[in-house]
Amino acid sequence: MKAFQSYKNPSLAVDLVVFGYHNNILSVLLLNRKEEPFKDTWVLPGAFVQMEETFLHTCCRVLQTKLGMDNVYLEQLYSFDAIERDPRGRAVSVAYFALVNPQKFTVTAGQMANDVKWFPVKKLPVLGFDHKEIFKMARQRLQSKILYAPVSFELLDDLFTMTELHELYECILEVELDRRNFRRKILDAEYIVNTGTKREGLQNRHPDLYRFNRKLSKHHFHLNIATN
Amino acid sequence: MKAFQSYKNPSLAVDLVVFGYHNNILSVLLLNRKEEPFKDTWVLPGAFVQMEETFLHTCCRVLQTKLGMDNVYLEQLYSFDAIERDPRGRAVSVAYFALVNPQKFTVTAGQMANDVKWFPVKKLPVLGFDHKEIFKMARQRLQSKILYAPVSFELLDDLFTMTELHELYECILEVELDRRNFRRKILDAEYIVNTGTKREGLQNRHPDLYRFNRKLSKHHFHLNIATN
DNA sequence: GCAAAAGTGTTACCCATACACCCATGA
DNA sequence: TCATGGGTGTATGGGTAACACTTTTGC
Repeated sequence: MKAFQSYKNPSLAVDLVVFGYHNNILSVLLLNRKEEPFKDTWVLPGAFVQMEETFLHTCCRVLQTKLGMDNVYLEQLYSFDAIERDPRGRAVSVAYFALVNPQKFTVTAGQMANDVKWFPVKKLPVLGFDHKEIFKMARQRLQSKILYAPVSFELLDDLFTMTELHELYECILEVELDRRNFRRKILDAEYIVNTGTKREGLQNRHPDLYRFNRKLSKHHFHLNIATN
Repeated sequence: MKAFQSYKNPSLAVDLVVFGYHNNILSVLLLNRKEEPFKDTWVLPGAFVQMEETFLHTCCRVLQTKLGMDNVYLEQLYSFDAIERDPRGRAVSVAYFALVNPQKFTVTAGQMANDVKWFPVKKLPVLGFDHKEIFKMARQRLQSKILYAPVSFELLDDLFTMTELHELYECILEVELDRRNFRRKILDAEYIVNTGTKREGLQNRHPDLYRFNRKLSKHHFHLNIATN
């Protein structure tokens, strides 16, 4: 057995679709490029995969050094391979999506970028490379994933009200959901736990605070959402 | 803007999980390796991605040259990146799965392999590399995909009976499904079309022959299968 | 007390399930 | 005419959607 020759291989990069949610708005984190190609254009954060690191490691490197984030939910999305997707040469990109609570981090532009900013998914600028396509797929994946897997809490504070969770689902799915039926479904699924405490300081009745049920029974949870 | 330097990049390969179905048995196509590493061991068919080709192109190359197949259903599965997955050095693999009607092709071992064979998914040999892991994920993906997308017909002849389709679903999902309820669901979904012809030459009543509905209405089809 | 939001309960209906029954064919 | 598999129909019940009502808070 011989080791691999120094065959030429496509460049291998990781690109991240980082979702954040705040004030009833779903946003994505974008970088403004400092260099060609796509100078001064917004793109998804990313980096080349080093010889000795896994994709997840590359993701964390990007999150830490470029965005100052750590300990976020990450999931592989898809690998993009169009021949001409990068004008510098053949480059394959493995896309990941991340779910973040933007409250927990303050993003600042690293050396490589002019700027880093949250953009509401409804008001995206033109994106460089094929990043629009990557974003679209990530958005779809999030919409379906939230129906059968407990990922939504990654976007919220540790404690949250039923209304906040409800609004999050409506925002991501882009549909109206009956408040009371939503509540029952979520509770029946043992998705979340009532902490007994209440959120104070607001007008009106103080809502119960919930926390996600870490030891969620594995029995296939599926939110049977009516798309009205 | 400068082109990519000759940085060293991980090797990039495509591996294929080719599913075939016949006689109520779901099988996977495996190669027996002629060389180290994993000499004389069964593995998934695959190839390295050339600089100027897309993943799909690599897939087709493998299917044609190594297996003598063309025009099969292909879908990207996942990218595998464990550092030590290939003893020859760092190699990333983009896995695809394929759905094939084995009746349509006769597989013969190419130059690179000792042998090529269909293995029932219930009787798999030990697999080289991390191919067991890849296979498992493909199997799961097929199980879920068949519930919400019209892919099952890729495994059948153009014309088929309701019973044949029914048995296919039971085989893939590994559950028993009520014959009559299955029929109604499939028909309500306008999933298939009755051709008006019947399969003859059998004992008993001659069953209707169906064909898949190519112009399947896009309205989100979902087979609500009871897992009893 | 009023408005607004949050918590709880109820009804009606749809649809999936679990069946029974009839039909066609070969032996 | 009998056994076997294939086609068609139906009743029941569980669960979802669409509701109304009560409770709590700030002003």
